[in-house]
Amino acid sequence: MSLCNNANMRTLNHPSRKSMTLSGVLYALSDPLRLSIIKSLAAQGEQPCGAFGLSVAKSTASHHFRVLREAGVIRMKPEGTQHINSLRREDLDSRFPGLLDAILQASGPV
Amino acid sequence: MSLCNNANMRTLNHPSRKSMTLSGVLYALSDPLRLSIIKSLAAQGEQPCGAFGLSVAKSTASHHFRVLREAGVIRMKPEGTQHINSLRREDLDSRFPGLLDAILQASGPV
DNA sequence: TCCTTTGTTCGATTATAATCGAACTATGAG
DNA sequence: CTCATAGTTCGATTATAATCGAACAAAGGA
Repeated sequence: MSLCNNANMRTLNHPSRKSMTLSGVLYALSDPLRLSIIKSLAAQGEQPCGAFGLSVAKSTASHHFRVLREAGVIRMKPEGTQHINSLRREDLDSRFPGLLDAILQASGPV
Repeated sequence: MSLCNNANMRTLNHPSRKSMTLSGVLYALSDPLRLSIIKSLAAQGEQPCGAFGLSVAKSTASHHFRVLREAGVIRMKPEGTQHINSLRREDLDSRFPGLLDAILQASGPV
């Protein structure tokens, strides 16, 4: 029972601009590992999950990418066998002006 | 044993500017109730804990004020029987320029 | 001195989140 | 088709955090 639940991987659920919440974004970025991911994305541009050199299990990394995606911070685009991640800069800037820049600046150099 | 542990209430531990962390601040502000507290402080200026009309138990409210204080977001000053809370605006602006303003703006009108 | 007000601390409970390994899925290469 | 790659999902475990009531503490008023 319940293989294949409805909100499954097939459709990679990204929130719309409007349904992003400030609390959700702040929470997503309050984790040092997730913050390091978005710093890297901001500095190097889009990258697949494997390119971050995260020192946690694959399943843990997958969890963190999901938190970022579901908060609206990143976009994940399937490309061949991998998922390309990118910052949702315009959406974030439009919904929460100045927030991403302030956080990136506060997070220091990569 | 262990009444009166050392980091006790007597000295209301506020982190120095330098020992504030971005993750800590983001985490503290990622909770809707705590966000509402700092919105109110930003809008009305300093206020005692009781003035926020929080709909949680006293002990829970006390917990949230502590999280904000220990992250460096607010200052708590004993004054008679109450504690006056204020935003640590200058410290935040100096350590994380633009962050507080971006968050307050994003959090909408009070 | 006793009482009220304001908030803290303690201990327990419940709820969320992080983490991992194992099994799985999808894609593309050989 | 078979295999390797890249990542997801599941289930379990552990760690953090939120919440409450009860007991406590400090300050000040009656």
